[in-house]
Amino acid sequence: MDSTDKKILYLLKQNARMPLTEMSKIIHLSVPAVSERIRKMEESGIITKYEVRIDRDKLNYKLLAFIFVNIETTKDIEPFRETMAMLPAVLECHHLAGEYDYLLKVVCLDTQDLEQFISSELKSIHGVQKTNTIITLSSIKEEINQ
Amino acid sequence: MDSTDKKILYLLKQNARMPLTEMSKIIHLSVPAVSERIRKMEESGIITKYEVRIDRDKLNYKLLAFIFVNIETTKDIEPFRETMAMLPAVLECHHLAGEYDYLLKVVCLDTQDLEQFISSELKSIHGVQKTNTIITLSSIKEEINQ
DNA sequence: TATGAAAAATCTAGGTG
DNA sequence: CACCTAGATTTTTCATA
Repeated sequence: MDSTDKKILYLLKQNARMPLTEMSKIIHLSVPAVSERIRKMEESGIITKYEVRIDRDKLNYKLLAFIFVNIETTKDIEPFRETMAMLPAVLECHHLAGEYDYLLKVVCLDTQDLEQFISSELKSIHGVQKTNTIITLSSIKEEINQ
Repeated sequence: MDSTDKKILYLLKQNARMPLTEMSKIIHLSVPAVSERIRKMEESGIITKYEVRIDRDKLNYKLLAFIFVNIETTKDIEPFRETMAMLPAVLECHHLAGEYDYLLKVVCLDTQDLEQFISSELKSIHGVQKTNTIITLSSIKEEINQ
């Protein structure tokens, strides 16, 4: 990972579908050289995925919330994690140090949909004890990488 | 946005660099038809960006933390937001309803780096009052879309 | 890492239901 | 309007130096 690799990553962060020919011109390196550097970063696991970002608002998912969750016993943890991985409304699920066990980042259509999610989906999972929901008013920044 | 568009989005979510020819075979539609549908989703703003996901661990950013922040007065808000947008360690910054004003998602090298961030970067911003930091032990899931 | 030929992917035009 | 086919153009891959 030298400075040229960093430049390539920077370009891919801006537009993962940028053609190699275009990157090649910006980086001042031949197309096969750029291609080989990308291949190596994929192979070494530095680049894990190419993703598309979709406007949630346009698809009517107007509500973003963070939910803290406590799990009763250790045997309830694995089923909980599996359910979180499965639920499409759950964008993120982090295991925490501190008062709460997990933090979820959840998208919903509206408050009604969120209520439904918390009571029907989340609280119905065995072992889910206390939850604490925080509503997001707006997002100043939302990136996946530095 | 019909079911075909949803299938295309699903494929792009898995791999934003998937060639149109490959998508065309899976969707059972000609290449120009797939291309046109993608163009329209870009134009209408449903697709906002193509991004690359980088393994933070591989670049030694081993620590992920969530930081709640309170801002003293309304006139301090705008400079705070601008700083958040600028700082590369801050991946996300959400304006919240409730006890705290903002929630940050922050990546750091280690606890020392985090301490440095909180004391030198965050608390040095005018108006930043109370902060509450929660360390992530592990992440079960981290998606940008449903 | 660069070059250039071959292969693959994309774009464009013109046409159909 | 969404789709197709076919030819032109661009991009990517691969072999070689």
